Amino acid sequence: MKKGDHLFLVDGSGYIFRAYHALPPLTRKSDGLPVGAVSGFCNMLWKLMLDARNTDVGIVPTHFAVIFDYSSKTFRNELYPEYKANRSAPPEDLIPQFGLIRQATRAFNLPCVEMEGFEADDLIATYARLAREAGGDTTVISSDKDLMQLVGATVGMYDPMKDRQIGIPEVIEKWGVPPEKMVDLQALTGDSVDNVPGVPGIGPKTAAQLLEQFGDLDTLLARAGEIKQDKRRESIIANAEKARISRQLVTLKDDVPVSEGLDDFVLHAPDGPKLIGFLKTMEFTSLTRRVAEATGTEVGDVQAVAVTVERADAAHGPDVGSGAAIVQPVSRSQTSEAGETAASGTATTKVGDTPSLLSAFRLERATAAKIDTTAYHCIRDVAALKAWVAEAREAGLAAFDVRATSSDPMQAELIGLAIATTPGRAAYIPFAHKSGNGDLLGGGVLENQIPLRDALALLKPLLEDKSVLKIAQNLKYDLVIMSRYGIDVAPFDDTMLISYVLDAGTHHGHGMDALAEKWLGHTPLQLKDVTGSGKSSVGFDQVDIDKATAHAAEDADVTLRLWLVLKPRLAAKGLVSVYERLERPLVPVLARMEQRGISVDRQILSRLSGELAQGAARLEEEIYQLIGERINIGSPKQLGDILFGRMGLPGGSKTKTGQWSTSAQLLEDLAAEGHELPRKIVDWRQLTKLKSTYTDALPGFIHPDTKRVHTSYALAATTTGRLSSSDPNLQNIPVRTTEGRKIRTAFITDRSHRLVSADYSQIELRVLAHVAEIPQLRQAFADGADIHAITASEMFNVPVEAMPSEIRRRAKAINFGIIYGISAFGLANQLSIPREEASNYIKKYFERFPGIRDYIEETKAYAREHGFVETIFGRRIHYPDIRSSNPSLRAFNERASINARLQGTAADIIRRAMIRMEEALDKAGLSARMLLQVHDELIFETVEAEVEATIPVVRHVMENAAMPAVSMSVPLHVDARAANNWDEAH
DNA sequence: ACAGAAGCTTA
DNA sequence: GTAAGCTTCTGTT
Repeated sequence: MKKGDHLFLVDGSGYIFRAYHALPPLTRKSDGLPVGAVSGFCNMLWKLMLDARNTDVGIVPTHFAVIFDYSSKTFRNELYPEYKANRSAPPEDLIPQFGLIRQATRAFNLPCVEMEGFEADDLIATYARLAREAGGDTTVISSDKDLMQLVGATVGMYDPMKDRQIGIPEVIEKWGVPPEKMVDLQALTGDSVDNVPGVPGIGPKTAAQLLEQFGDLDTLLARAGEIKQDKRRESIIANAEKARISRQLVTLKDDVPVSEGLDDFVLHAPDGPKLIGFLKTMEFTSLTRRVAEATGTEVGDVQAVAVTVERADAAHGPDVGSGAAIVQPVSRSQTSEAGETAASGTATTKVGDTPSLLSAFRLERATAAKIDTTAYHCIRDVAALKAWVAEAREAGLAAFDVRATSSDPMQAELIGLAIATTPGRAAYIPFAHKSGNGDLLGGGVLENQIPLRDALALLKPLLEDKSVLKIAQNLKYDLVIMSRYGIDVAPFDDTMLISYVLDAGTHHGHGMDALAEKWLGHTPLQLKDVTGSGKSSVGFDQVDIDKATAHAAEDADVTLRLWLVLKPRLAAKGLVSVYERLERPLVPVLARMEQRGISVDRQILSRLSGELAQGAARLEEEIYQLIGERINIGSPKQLGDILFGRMGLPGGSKTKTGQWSTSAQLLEDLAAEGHELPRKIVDWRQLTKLKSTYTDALPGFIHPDTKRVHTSYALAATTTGRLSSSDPNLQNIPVRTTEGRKIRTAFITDRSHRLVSADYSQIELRVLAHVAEIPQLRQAFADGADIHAITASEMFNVPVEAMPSEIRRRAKAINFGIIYGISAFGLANQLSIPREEASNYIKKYFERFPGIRDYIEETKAYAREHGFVETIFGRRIHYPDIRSSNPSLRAFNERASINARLQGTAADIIRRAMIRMEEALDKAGLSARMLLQVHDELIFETVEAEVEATIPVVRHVMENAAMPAVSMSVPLHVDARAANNWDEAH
């Protein structure tokens, strides 16, 4: 086993009991043999190994073993004879299943592991330790709390019955303590099932609270006298010894002298005939069919096999029955050839015997069937649609792709929908295609389409079915449209977001074309290929239905294949929780924010536009007077030629294309030297910028029906994890100048409502203080002090009380510079000082805050070694050029990687807040709704009467957003206020 | 009709 | 010095 490998350890004994009790209907084979637990077990193994109906575990393991208890007597009985003493014998109909489950394990080509004197849990602990030491990761397939003590950075758990991952946050959520304190918690609470005594009167809540207070069990027992509650104190003092014994009983032994090593657990591909032989015997028909399909085995070619059924009295002893050989299945055509290898070699697909090939299994499935755009189906009648819906249900998943009249989901009308169930099998359902050769009135709706309402009535139950996973590329678009048609799509996966989590920062994008090219080596049909381009282009609803089918169904097919390839990679790279906690849940939240929109006052903008036009016209005349001719002031080329060419102003510099630079900074400098013209040009630019980008453009975005402005948020556009906003961009509405701020007064509510703006104060600097562990900064934030003044005071030995504003300004620039991955060149530019001086500032800063230099060096070294950096929540951002031999490209990547950890962590924090916000407001009975996000600010709309109640809820969610995943050493602080427009609320 | 550069807006 | 998106101009297709 090596780094990157992933070991699955199935708690076989735990599973048997749980499945037996959890699966209510008593499943029996036709001869009366009870097989409910065996059936559940086989389905679980198959899913875990490679079924396309992926589970939440989402991991492709490289090593796999099933662990069993050997007998009920273990070393713990010597420690405490009563241990597990009150266990009753297993139920009658469960007993034969113990052996069957071991045989099932072997039929899956998986190792069965058990050892006398040890429980399965001890073996699991031992193998998890061995895997960790080898650099690999482990997932324990169990939901037993006794195993939760193993959870850590490289060890996770997965509950196969609830399809849920259990990591550090889940343990904390459930038990109130981190995994490493689980033994102490169990020592206090005891366990009535296993007869672990514990301390009477102490349950999980009290135990967690005590451990929080005292830190650990030993400290608690030593200082038990300090406990205020009389009964509790006395009970703990009286039962201290029981607690110590309990701890020994619940502590798993991770150094069992195991006979098999991890290398014996290398996962082998399933042997189709062998497995099918067993499944057929068990009469698990639907699993048999699935396995046959996946392994390319003909079910008819395989004979059922004999199985050994244990006597009831053997259940407690060593599992003799499982040792008996299973009669090997032999394919009919191969009867003359004895032996497993020969028989299976011809009947299975070419799935090899190495772990990497198992990962390749998915890739192979995704690429095996050639993409043939002429092979797709077109669904034109209700019967066909019903059949496809049933097929998707049976598959448990479907990729889909919506076709609509606009790329803006708030304006788009549905035209059709494509669906794919397995690679190469996809269909398009046209609802609203029109004849392309229509007259001025437009073509009529074509015949032979299922009417929109009927089609949606059939699709809605599927799209909302909890047991069918819907897969899409850029799902938010489809979600907004479907929501407008009354359909709430769930559950879902988004291939674009999976790619973003896997590969943010790499040189390939996350759009369908880029992904199809990279992973499938395929270029899908382009929209232009079917609609035409330019003046002769037509709407998708006028595209010939055959062409539309080829295009839309191909997209669904490609999406499904991408999902098959990408989803397992998430787990292989330990990124499942980033995807599931930071990305996927935000999609519906953003969809709702976009749908709500924000009210913008057309009249205010119109009045402002007039004022700006007047101001600009006046300046224009004055500028013409000064330069003596009527050039296009908006043309930097013409302007540069006049200013530095004809008029000969000093200090001209050139841009990289050889043009004169006319940047604001340069013009400001000239203005400061007393030149009249540059000032007027700067002012003119400001006015025309405000006019064209904001006052003139925004009214065009007011939706005709809702009368509100609906921005679009991109989840996968930035490298760092920030969102971006477009059409219109509401994340760059002016705020710095008084003129610009007037734009914000046009973002309004009606009289009975208010806008609430809540923003994080200095979040990135706080993240820096936390991750770089800077004592002075932590203290300053804890005290609520002026962080820039503190920095200045440390650097220049000036007391904070008498801080000159210029000194503070420089310290502030340095603080920001650190976040941006400081350089002397950049700081010098920012402060308009010589580079030498900037360089000295940085040197001095690092002397005062050596932890920050360490942090920067560590980040660079990490990025160079791994090619990526991570936020504190595990988001990965790649810097493929960090090792470039081009020094400036390399330096740029270094600065970006330093910034990415901070900006990305801040972005993760506000994402977490947004994901939790709706529920928190609901629970508080508040009607406030999130409208906008501007990186460190959230804007809400609420009824006036609820403003006072809303602000504390919002603040609480935002300030605690890092918890419980990360407990920050620096408090987060949120400022919030309410008003009737965005300017006053901010 | 589109793409890139320059410039300006935000966090 | 980080991260974005939009408008205008300009040159090319």
